[in-house]
Amino acid sequence: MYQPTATEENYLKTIYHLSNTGIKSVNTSSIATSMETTAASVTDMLRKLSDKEWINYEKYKGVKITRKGEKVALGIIRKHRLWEVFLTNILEFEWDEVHHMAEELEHVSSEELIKRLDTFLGHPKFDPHGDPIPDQTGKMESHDKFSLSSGEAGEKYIITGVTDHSTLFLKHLRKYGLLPGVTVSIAEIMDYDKSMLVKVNKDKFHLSLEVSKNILIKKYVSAK
Amino acid sequence: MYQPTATEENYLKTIYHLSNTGIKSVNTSSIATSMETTAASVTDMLRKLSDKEWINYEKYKGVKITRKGEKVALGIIRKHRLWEVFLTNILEFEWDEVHHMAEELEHVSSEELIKRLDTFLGHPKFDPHGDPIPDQTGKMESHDKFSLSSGEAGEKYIITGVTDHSTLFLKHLRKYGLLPGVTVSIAEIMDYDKSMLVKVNKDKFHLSLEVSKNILIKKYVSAK
DNA sequence: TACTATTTTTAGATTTGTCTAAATTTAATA
DNA sequence: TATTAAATTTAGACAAATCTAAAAATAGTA
Repeated sequence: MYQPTATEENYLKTIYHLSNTGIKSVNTSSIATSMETTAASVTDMLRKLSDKEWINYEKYKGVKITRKGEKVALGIIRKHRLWEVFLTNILEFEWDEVHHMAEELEHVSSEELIKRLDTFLGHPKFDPHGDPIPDQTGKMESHDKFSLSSGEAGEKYIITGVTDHSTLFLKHLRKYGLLPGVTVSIAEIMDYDKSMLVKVNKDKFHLSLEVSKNILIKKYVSAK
Repeated sequence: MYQPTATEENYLKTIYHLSNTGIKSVNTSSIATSMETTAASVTDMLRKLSDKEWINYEKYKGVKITRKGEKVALGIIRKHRLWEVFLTNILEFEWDEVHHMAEELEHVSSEELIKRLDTFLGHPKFDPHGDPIPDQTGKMESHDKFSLSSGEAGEKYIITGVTDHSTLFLKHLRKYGLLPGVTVSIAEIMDYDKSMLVKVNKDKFHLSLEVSKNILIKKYVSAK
């Protein structure tokens, strides 16, 4: 129907993320905080998005994204994550360097371009941070991830993603080789501060609760 | 000094092209025509570009691009042409399909991205249309091209580029395999309308003056 | 319930890039 | 040279996205 502007795309992406990954309701101030703008600007934009039927919005009542809006958001998320794969796998950027560039590339409009990029990259299912890449129809894998901080001593896990996407955190993990796909065993969990001693290949190190909380894992299964 | 907006980049690119490839002086209306906008909008923008010292502009006296402005323009042209190489060589688009996508991609800001793209592509010297790609400092090859319409019967040439970049024209040439790098011999030039009979590989076809005028060539030299 | 604090919205401005219509300047020609 | 034609600039307005400050609505609490 309407063609969203880059700004509208960014709002929809944020609203989508807050609706799904966040716990609390999607209200004006949470959007403002996420987008580093003011509540007044958000209110203005919510009215526009509502007029275009990408969200349901009632004054003072918060926001719910519509199917239409979700489709727009998933399209942008798909582009963002495919470009991230391109930047790391093909141009050899580190996983903590690609977010900002992908934020620009995701607004390049051609659908055919993204279709061919997807083919060129071999139809990847996950981006470098372990986040699933929606397909053209918006579907994506969502194997139930849980946090390393909820893992048990003596158990073996595979890293599948992160919940903190900040450069600082990603850089930190890279230093220890804690990347998606890597196998980690928990050697010991300290009662005192819930920090843990983990083994990755031959290396052993200590992770604070702060860090383990933000690492996503799945159970290690030998075959497949 | 200043960071140009995408719109400012487009104006500078147009002014650069009009200054170099065109013959006539760079005036308000030629810019307006090129950019498919009004003279009034151009005047507004010229004042801005002048304030930022990317052009020298005096009311009613036309425009001259400065060294600073040229640097901005060449940066954008470099990005545009590198993305065109990516789209044709890597994503396998046809040469007549890439212009519009490159117009969007050229405004993605990261210098490091373009540096790595350049490396990934093998530091190409020309884009798919035969136009030279400036290096990081703005330098580019400029082997003196001339028009196929000025070629002589019985001579052999190599196609090096085009002067008409429209999809329609490029599609037309693609149909005949008339791409940069291809060798063409002129079998005959018709006195009546200056149309010519050319040979490409085993094929022979007839080119109107309209077409041959817009094909750039260099002399065929067996070795190298 | 009444009052205060917080959240959200409105009002009014600003910036960027655009437009149309009118005024001005330069160029062309009788 | 005077006058008309063409090109250019100015004036005033608009749309998108933003902001600050003030007003209104909702939520929290004594």
